[in-house]
Amino acid sequence: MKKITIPKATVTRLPLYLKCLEGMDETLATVSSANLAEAANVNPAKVRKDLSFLGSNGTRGVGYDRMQLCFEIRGHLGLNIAAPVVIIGAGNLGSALANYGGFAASGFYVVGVYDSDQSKVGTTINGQPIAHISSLAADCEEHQVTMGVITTPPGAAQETAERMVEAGLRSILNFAPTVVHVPEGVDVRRVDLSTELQILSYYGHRSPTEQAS
Amino acid sequence: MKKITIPKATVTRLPLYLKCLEGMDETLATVSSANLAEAANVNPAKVRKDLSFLGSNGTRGVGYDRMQLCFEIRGHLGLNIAAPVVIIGAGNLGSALANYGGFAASGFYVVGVYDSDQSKVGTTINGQPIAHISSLAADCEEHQVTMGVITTPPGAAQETAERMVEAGLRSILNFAPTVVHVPEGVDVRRVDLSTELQILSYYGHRSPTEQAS
DNA sequence: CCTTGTGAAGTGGTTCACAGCT
DNA sequence: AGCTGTGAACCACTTCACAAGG
Repeated sequence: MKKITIPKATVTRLPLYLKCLEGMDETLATVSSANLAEAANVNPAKVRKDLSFLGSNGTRGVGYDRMQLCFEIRGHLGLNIAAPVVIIGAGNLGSALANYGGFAASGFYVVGVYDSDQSKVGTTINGQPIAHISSLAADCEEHQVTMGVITTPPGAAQETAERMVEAGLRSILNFAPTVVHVPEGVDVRRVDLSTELQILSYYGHRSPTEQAS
Repeated sequence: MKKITIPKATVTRLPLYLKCLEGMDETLATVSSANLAEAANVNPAKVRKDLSFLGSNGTRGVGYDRMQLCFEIRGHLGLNIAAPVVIIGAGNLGSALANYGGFAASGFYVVGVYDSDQSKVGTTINGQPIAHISSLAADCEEHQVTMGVITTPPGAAQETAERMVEAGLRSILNFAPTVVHVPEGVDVRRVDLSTELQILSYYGHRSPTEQAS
């Protein structure tokens, strides 16, 4: 395996490129950096630099093969075989995510939805049965799960994260509006509605437009 | 007013600091950059640099006044008076957000939830009545709304964004898994579950740990 | 003595501009 | 002729290290 390391900033854009490529006209065989740049709202030079980290495979004078590029990006992101994911917290947001149709399309499948509330256990969300949090570890081991999503109330997030780490998860997506602390080697990404609104608020309160993003 | 411009990277961390400060023991009068850095999982020097852009108000040898700092951050983010927000798309995610209790606490209130599906109009989500998208413009004008959230299916996102822009919104938070294009001067932030999972996937597939975040 | 505030150095990312292929 | 791939310049952010102040 060619040991190139892809810069963080590029990694965060690869899913974006992938989505744009997938969203293009099926009949389009090739895309230029300019096309993709427009679709993704970024600078064309950036697109080329980014793609060059995947081990360049464009054709000069022509562009990139759309399908092949999708394949390459998926490969680098590790999406070529669908990865199992668990969701902890069967509240509104957890339910919304469990119902989210895009999992399969984006390379994931939901192994289970967990909650600590016994009264929810046994009920289903869109066919997904809700399991008690106590069965998390066993399920994760059985299905070789490494990724999980926290959709609990903020007060339960830290404890949940710890259970997840114990269950062997290495990658956590935290939707709870709080910061969780995890040991070295575990990777957490935080997604928070109010944080995002607050950032928008900052730019909204300044005269148009000191661009955000 | 002292016309300092706060770097983007700092702006994205201010809500984080704010949340950490609010989450601390009520009795704590002062915080040091080291305290806050630990809570927020960042480098202490970064905290100090960031806070210095707010017009430094720490006390050497002591730290920052917790309440005052919260106040300062809120001020810079424009959160001192609650801002009205609209949600477009009354599906699972839209409902989850409409139910989200943190709006008030973080400086926002929901003016309305909108959908294009007539059969949903008139029903309520957690007390919030769902209105038809056609009343968006009038409501936004009436309540002086400048911020909106897209929680429609991806196919409807672009059209929705255009309606929002027409209705006078300048700041859009897009939860639909697609890229929307808007005119100059309108600010869009994208939040996408599968994008986040894909980024985690990348780091998960590499030996521990080329840290992400 | 402790903790802030900040120049200065270091790091990483972006953008330009053009050489190199096809 | 057109578009990629990339060195090099540029810019932004991070981190260090220490002087300044309570």
